Amino acid sequence: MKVASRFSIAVHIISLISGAEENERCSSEWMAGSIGVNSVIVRRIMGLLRNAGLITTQQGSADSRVSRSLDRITMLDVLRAVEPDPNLFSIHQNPNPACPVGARIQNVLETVYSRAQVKMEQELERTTMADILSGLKAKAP
Amino acid sequence: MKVASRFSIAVHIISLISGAEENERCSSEWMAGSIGVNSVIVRRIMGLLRNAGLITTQQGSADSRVSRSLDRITMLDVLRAVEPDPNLFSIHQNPNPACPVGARIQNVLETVYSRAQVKMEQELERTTMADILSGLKAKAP
DNA sequence: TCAACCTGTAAGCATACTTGTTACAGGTTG
DNA sequence: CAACCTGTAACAAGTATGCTTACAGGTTGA
Repeated sequence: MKVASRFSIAVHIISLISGAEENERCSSEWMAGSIGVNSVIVRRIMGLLRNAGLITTQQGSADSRVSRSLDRITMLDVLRAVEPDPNLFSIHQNPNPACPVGARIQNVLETVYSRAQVKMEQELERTTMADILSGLKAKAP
Repeated sequence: MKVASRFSIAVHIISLISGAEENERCSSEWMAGSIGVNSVIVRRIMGLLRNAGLITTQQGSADSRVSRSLDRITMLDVLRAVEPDPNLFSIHQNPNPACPVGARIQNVLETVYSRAQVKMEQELERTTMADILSGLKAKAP
């Protein structure tokens, strides 16, 4: 069970873009150096964040910006930007409808899974990129 | 992002074992028919549940039992039985320690991820296999 | 005792997802 | 125009998942 590390990388990218000084330029190559991955990975994930409207980029120029204030970008926004599948839990596809259990298990599981996932998402929604940035600063006295 | 369907299959297996009448035998073949997967898959997952102490089995005989009362088997127990990796979220492994963000992002993310995962686990812990069984019956009037 | 049935498990395979890498078209800037 | 940048395709490699066949060995009832 794994949420792919591109979620973490996406948070890292936004932190770098928003934490950079006004004159500092963040090329994908430079960010790749901070993150520890290939620059293509960075550009791919930036594409996802751009499609989700969280950042703006400019082709040909290392000039990325965050689209709105950090306290209005939640961790859930970032997760949904990089994760195509909204469902955390998988349910087997072919239970036997002729069996009393098989006929109803999907429904029962959906209910339980949905409750659990919502709890997690609520927590991610409470945490914003502004919290992340202040966390990064707090740990650097 | 996916929790493997063996979690759902495990819940299905326990439902079948505990829902069966006293004289009914649940062979892995028969359960496979209700679940809609190969019997080897069923036996493999039963092995995980057995290792976790949730069920007992007897080699050579279709005689599986649940080890304790259903209201003391939580969905979290089942998840942990079938899922080896306890961490839901992945963090990139090589952030640059020379970068202020790279040096601290792992710590910050761990904190946030842990909070979110705990919320989900608490919800799974509140739901027991007894709830699942009564859910299965409730939807069958 | 033996035939039928069962479990436990190894091994091989196909598929899908993730990540890394090279390559290149084309925009930007001094 | 040269240097630098983004956006994206294409391919490779590693890993997880699930399917299937095969088989060793336990169980049970006639």
